[in-house]
Amino acid sequence: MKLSKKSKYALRALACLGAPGVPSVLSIQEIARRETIPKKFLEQVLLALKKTGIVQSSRGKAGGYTLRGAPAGITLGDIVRAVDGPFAPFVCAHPAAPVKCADCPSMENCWLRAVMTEVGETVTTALDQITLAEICRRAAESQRRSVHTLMYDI
Amino acid sequence: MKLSKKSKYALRALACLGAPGVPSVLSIQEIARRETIPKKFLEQVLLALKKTGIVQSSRGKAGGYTLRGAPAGITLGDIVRAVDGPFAPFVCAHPAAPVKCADCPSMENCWLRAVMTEVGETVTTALDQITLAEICRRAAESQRRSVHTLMYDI
DNA sequence: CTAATCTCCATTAATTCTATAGATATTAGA
DNA sequence: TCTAATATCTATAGAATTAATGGAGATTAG
Repeated sequence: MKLSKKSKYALRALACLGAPGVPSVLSIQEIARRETIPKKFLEQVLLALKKTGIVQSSRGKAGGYTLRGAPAGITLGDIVRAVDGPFAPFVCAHPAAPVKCADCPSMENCWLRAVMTEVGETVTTALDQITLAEICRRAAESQRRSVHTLMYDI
Repeated sequence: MKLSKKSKYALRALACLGAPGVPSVLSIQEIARRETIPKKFLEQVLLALKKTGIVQSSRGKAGGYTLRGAPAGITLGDIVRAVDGPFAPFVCAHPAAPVKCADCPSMENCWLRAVMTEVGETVTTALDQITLAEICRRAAESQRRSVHTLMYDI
């Protein structure tokens, strides 16, 4: 049970966009450089984040990406769902568009489906408690701590 | 974010072993037949469940698998962990044996790791609330309901 | 215009998951 | 003691998914 690299890249990119003291518009290239993410892959990630309205973009020279809303209004759940889709333990337990599993006789009266739908909801709720604001706060603090450590090292 | 077929097969097999009115020892072949699971694949699943002590086995003629403990003492978390490993969103957030991610400079002071470790714990807690006893109860009820429906259909 | 940017679609490469194969060890019962 | 039914172990093939790359537009500030 692992998250994809897309999710990881999305989180790093958004933490970057939400960091204080960083230009509010960043190009794909700039984010890729700062976070060491393959540029073309990051492009796909940001496109997915745009499609669900988490970021917005402007084209042309001096274009780039910005957060669409306040970091406090964006959750970890929103981010993961945007790039990896909703948390559905099995396809029959998909919250919006459930589909019969290939190896099950039916979707009706399926106890596995019922249990897994609840599990999906629980996990979703958990992921939706954590906001991007909180993530950015922790990222900033973590950086502060490592700079501090570095100073002692020197 | 999907569970593997191994997990699904494990759940079905265990629900089968824990069902009332079913012989308490079942061979791989018998479970595979009842649940329509590829026999050789199920073999691997049961072996994993055995390694963590969820089931026990006896060899030779008339051998097979049995639940090791009471269904109320086995959780959905135990089952999924047995076949898919622990819930670690990233390898650095592995609860027992964390490993540095290939694309991160270090594991210390990593905010992603900190956040993801907490997420892993939350999900683990959620999955550990659901017991096999509860699952078996629901499976039995679901079967009762579909038999009921069938009677009306006829 | 031009250079820097995002967008879109396709394709390749890598990894993980699913399933199968075959040889061996164990055991109840005839 | 033999036989048939069982679990165990290791390896590998096949399928599906994920990760990464490539290239041809479209847009826009200057």
